[in-house]
Amino acid sequence: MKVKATSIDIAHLAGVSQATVSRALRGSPLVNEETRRRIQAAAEQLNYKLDKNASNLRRMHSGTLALLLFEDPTADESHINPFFLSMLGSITRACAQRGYDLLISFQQFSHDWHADFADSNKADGIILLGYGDYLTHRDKLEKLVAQRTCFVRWGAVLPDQPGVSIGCDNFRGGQAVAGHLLERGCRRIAFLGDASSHYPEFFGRYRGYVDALEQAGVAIDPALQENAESTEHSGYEAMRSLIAREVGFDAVFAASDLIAIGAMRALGDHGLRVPQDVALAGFDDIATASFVNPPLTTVLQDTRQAGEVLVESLLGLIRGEAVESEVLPVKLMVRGSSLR
Amino acid sequence: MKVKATSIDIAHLAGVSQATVSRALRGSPLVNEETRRRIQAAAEQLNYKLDKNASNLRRMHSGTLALLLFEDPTADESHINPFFLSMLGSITRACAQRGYDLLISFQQFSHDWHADFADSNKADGIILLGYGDYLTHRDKLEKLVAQRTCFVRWGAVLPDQPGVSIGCDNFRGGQAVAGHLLERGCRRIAFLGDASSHYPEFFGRYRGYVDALEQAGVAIDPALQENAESTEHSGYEAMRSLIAREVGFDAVFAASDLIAIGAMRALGDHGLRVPQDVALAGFDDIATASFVNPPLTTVLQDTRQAGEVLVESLLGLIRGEAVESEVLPVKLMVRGSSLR
DNA sequence: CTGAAAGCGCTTACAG
DNA sequence: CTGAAAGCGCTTACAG
Repeated sequence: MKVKATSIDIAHLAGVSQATVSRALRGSPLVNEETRRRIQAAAEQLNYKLDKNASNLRRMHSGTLALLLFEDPTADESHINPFFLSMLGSITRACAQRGYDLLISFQQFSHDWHADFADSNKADGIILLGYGDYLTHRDKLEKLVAQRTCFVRWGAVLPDQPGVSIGCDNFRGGQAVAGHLLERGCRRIAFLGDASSHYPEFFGRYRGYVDALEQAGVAIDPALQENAESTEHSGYEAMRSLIAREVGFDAVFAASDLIAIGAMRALGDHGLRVPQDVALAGFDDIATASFVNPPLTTVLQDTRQAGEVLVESLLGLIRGEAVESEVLPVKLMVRGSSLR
Repeated sequence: MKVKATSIDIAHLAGVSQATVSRALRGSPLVNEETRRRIQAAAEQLNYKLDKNASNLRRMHSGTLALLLFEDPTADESHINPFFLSMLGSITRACAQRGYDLLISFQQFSHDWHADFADSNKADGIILLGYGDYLTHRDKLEKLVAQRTCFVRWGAVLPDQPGVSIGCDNFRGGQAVAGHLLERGCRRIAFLGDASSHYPEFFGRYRGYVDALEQAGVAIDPALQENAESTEHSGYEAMRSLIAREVGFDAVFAASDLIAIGAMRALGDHGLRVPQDVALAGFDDIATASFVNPPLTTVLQDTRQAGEVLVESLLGLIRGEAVESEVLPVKLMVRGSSLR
């Protein structure tokens, strides 16, 4: 095993006290420049690294954030939504920029997850990420608030929610997609995805869609809505069952790109061409969206910005500041799948 | 801020010494059952959580593993290879099962990454994951070995490598794909992907392909190999340039699924049908592989097993055991894209 | 089976 | 600007 140098070793080598070593290496302005240089040289010579455990213990914080990534229990492990993985990337980067480490953990919504990380001082705060039935875990969020755990979640921003939420503007995104499809002359626009308060993000997109139709004077036909969760498989099945119901439609707005990609395949299997027979749009703008054939019209959620805002908000909470929930803008990406 | 209960608070409440609290909660067999129950009750009442920083400091270990996920600098951040993300998931799970936390960090191969995590006692060992030019970072691996840092890497298993590597059987995988394509009557099989010692995994697949062709008495035509890195975009471009070269081919073996998916689109754009005109196969079996049209023939790397082996090997290293590099078996998944 | 005590490697008032 | 000292919350020989 390697022998680790401690601040005492540096102190001996540099001929100063251990306290001065600590100050010098932590960048305290109290230290003489020449002394600091001597200490730095000694530290390099001995390949010294700060012991984070000791430092954190003493400072009563961890310099670490925890990310709990929730998976729908129905989805198998290889099907983690690429959108969340992209968020993971940007959160990691945002943490690194601010000198924080990121601990990650996959969780099932159904499990008894609590905030072990925060409780055991391994993390100063936690980020909650993932789709799932909002109503079933709402009480857990309330518990976190009661325990005064610092946390932010990615999700729908609703009026009476526990804690702070960061989410994209699902309503406007839904409006934009439906508005665009209406503009292209579509009148029978199906919606693929859950549309209930259990899934507030999809519901927000649905409400935007309803709003756009109403504004255009197009009647809402409940038969055009079909439940789906955010997987290709679910999108495929939902599309099949919509086709089987023979309700007639000229466009499909899928609540996520994964659903849209599954739907695209189902349409193809039934001999329906996109966009000639059916215009199609999704939501998220995952990498694959621009790569399917035809390229998928969708709504861009800026994951880079989202990661920044999540981390910045959480850090604010940790500093004891008042932090508000925030709705991030979205952007309609028009591509071939809706251009008929 | 919340007031945290310490083991001293529990000791007071339960009427024992702090040392006994520590023993009881750590499951030491030395503690009387009744005492333990009393302590446990007190701990629950005060919502006590072990302070990991203190515990780790005292025990001189961290109970944490770090995962360094390398990205090719050319790839943009949203295009993290789904295969690695799937690995990430299985590594996380394998860690959790063993009571270890996982710290993650995205890195550029080009950067000066070192093993800060391990050095600063934040992690007991590190896992290295990602494609990239092997030759350019080989010296860094050697430095890790010299420093006696515990690490394992996912990648090609080569004879003279520094440290321990876990990888799949790229050679056999390549053999299996090429063998299968030969069996379907293909004779002009193109290879899309780098085939040099800079990218040992792709190179292993290539050598397997060469071996299968030679065994079948089919001549190797260097014109049929086209460089590509593991992205859809790169696959698309490689396919286009192969088509442009007009060398004639009846099958394509892409060194990864991402490359294959890009190639599939390029073939479509040029009016070539898969599999009727060109049989196509990939490598990795990412989720999307079974979802493209036609479903992609590919080689399954068992990420669940890989994650387990990576974590188990690293833990072995940490315990000071002798750990060998390991080659994991692969499995050919025959799907529509190669059945002509 | 239990307690008193030392100590992990830092940070930070306190004193000079 | 620097040092001596206390203490963060645990774990673990040592003694009984």
